[in-house]
Amino acid sequence: MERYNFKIIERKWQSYWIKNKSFKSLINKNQKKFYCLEMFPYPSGNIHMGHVRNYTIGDVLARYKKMQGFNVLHPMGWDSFGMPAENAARQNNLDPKNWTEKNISKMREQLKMLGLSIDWDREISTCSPSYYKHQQKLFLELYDKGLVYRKENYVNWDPVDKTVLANEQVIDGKGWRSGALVERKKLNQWFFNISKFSDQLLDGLEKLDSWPNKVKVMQKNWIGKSFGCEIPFTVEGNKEIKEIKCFTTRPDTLFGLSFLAVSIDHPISKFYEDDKEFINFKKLCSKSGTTEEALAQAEKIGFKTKLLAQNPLDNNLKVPVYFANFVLMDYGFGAVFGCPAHDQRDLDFALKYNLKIKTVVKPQEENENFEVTTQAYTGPGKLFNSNMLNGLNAPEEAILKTIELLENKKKGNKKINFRLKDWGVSRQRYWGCPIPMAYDKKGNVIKIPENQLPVLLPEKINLKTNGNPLDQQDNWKTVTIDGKIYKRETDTLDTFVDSSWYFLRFCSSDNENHGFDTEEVNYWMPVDQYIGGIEHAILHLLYSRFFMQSISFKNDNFNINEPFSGLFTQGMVCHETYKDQSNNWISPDEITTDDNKNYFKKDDPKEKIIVGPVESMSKSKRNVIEPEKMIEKYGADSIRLFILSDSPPEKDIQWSDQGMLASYKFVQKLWGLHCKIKSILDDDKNYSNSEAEEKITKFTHQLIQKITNNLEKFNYNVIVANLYEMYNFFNKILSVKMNKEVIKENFVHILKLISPLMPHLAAESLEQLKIENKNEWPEPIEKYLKDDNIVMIVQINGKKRMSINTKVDIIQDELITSIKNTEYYNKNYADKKIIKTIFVKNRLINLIVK
RNA sequence: GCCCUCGUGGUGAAAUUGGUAGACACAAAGGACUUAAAAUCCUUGCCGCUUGCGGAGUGCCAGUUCGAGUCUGGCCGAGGGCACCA
Repeated sequence: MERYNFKIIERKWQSYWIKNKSFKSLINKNQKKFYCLEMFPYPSGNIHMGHVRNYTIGDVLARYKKMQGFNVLHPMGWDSFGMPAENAARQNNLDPKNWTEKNISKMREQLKMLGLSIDWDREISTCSPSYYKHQQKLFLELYDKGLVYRKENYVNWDPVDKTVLANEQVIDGKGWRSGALVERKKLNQWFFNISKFSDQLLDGLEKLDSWPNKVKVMQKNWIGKSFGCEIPFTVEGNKEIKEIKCFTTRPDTLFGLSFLAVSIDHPISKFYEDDKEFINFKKLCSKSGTTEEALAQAEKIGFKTKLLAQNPLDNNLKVPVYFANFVLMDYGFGAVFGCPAHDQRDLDFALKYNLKIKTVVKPQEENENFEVTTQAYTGPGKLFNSNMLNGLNAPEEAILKTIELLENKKKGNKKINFRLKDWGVSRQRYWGCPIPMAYDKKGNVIKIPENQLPVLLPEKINLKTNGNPLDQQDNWKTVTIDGKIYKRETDTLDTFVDSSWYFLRFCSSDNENHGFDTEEVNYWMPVDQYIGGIEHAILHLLYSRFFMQSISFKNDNFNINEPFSGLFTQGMVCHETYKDQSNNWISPDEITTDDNKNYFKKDDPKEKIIVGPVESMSKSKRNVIEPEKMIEKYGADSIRLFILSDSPPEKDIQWSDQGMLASYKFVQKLWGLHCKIKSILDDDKNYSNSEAEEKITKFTHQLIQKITNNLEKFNYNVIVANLYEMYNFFNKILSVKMNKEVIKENFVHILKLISPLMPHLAAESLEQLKIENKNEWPEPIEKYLKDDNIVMIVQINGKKRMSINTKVDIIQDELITSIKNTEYYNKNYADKKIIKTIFVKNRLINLIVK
């Protein structure tokens, strides 16, 4: 048997596909399209196993859909702006552009080694002016629509990366990339008005049937819609402060009012700017706001003002007003009314400052002596101690009635609030898309005119300075518009902007005049299947959805509201972690094992290795397997097969050397099967064996059906198992001599089933068998899907007692007769009476006997 | 604290959606071939009695059903998301 030489064969087919532009896709309105997209990579240097998994899953789908006759768009590009380039450049005194381009060409070659069915003609790179010039135009378009604005705002300042972070980029009070504690800083920033579309973004989720529920729930929570009421509280104690507006979801508990609490950034704070005690209090708050400990403990502290707020439903009820650290300025109005009895947070505060606790909601079964002391009651019940509200059912009925009452008295309004905040997109960074804006001497904003776009990044600049490098480029900063001199905006756009519309660019990637061609976009969009990591569940996916909303806004030619009709989130690739005795991470390459499965350092066999938990592959933990090395050792088809086997694609997969080897061996075995069949076909003799021929045909068609179903459901790991079964079956039955044409016909089907997973081997085998490859997905033939004989399960009183091999579609009476003829039945149940029969056709029979 | 998801052999996992639990693979043990090793192939897989069969069995406890890994309720455990959101 000839050994499968993947090195030669894989290279041969890869260059064949490239040369023949086998995966080039052109708009064709007579053909159904399928847009298959995997999240594009950041060009960090080398592809990693996560990419292999992501792109293999996508490639299987793209190839399958193409074989099914779809016009498949399957492009690839580079998310190539961002801080790693800038950091690497800073550290090694390089140019970010060169660094990025080098990485791209390296990774492009590595991706090509995987044999992906990519239309490389559509390749894009977000750091290229030919991409970001369109992004600048888009920015101005959104600006004209009023969806972009500038405001001074507290920002999350990352002191290590020296940049502003979006709320989503702050994790546990730390920068998502640097891990540094985030500080509060006031800066002028550009914002996208994403919150304008809160409702659409929320409602749109309902229609995304092919999205994982998990992602939809996460986005829903992130948008955070809540229904309630705004109440302006009349305030006395300072002539200049007439009222303080609060938002509440529980207006029904208004008679439990005990205090008002406002944020330290609330507009009324300006009246306390000179108050030393208030200044100290503010300091205390900002301290506790940034330390991790305080975030966890979250002790509630307040600063009492001399103001008194009036209960709008009872003018005689007056309560103190506090500044409090737990009130956020950027939610609602930055002010809340405290009802300690029915809100745990308010209760904690009331207990600390000895404030009144008045219970106004009691559970249905309690009487009017019910009283809250240390545990707030937030459940349903009846209102009491509440004057005209007494007897109402809390929460729903009471809330609606109270709002009605307040509206009638003009003391409040129904209000819906969202947690979603506008997206701050300014970054004080060099390696990003320049914001196409400028300022005159007074600081007034002016757009860079379209004929002066793109605003190119200056090249060859010094990055070894603190702060924003662009701010120090005096030449670059100065711009002449209509003969007048302006200063450019020196901030660049958050890189999440780059990835919010790249899928549109792919539809017409070479269009120089427009970011996307409307006709092309209307044909290809939406993306039918988007595939990527769960880590983008909120940020990238929500921003992309916002972009579609904002492009559609006031635009009759574009009404794609959802970019991705299908979403699949694949799991991570994991590996065991290793440490040496001095607690240093050790790479799997540096380890050997002895007979007792103990691990040792390769270059110091005395040093025992401590095996740690299985974690997702990361450079920092050094538990990384390099895809390129694996491809060189085992070939692309083997690594594709392994990455699909073992675990369902949505779950994490654990890298295993044995598993990788097993996949490699299976590829070799398949080739062995090919060789065996080729030699049968090349033989002059032919045979006939109708039983075996029928068997092989039935098996094949049933397999077509199974694999097709499993492809539709992303059960790729099961497909691998199906193929193992196929090999076992074929290998066995081929020892029987039968008609050559039957073998050939069925094996061609098999090769087509294999080709989305192992495209090189399938292509080579088809060629060697001299099959004209029409690249069509096989259709199962109905008559072969049924077996003549079937195993019926016989249960007696609900327990499996035997199985009977019988003809298919046997009817109940016939089956019972043959059961009664069995030795087993006569031995054990001859004297029993059948009182009930449950018969499931072609599956089982359950006899209830007495 | 709130929300979501998941608990099946030594391991990764299958299970036509309520109908043979453990397909397929990894690992292990035993065997075959071999001078030997590698490779390859076969067998075994929890508890009983010798094969065959019987029994228990899908985190735990109940329920619905002729029949539950699958449905319902409660509990336990793991993972993930959000976190002073008023």
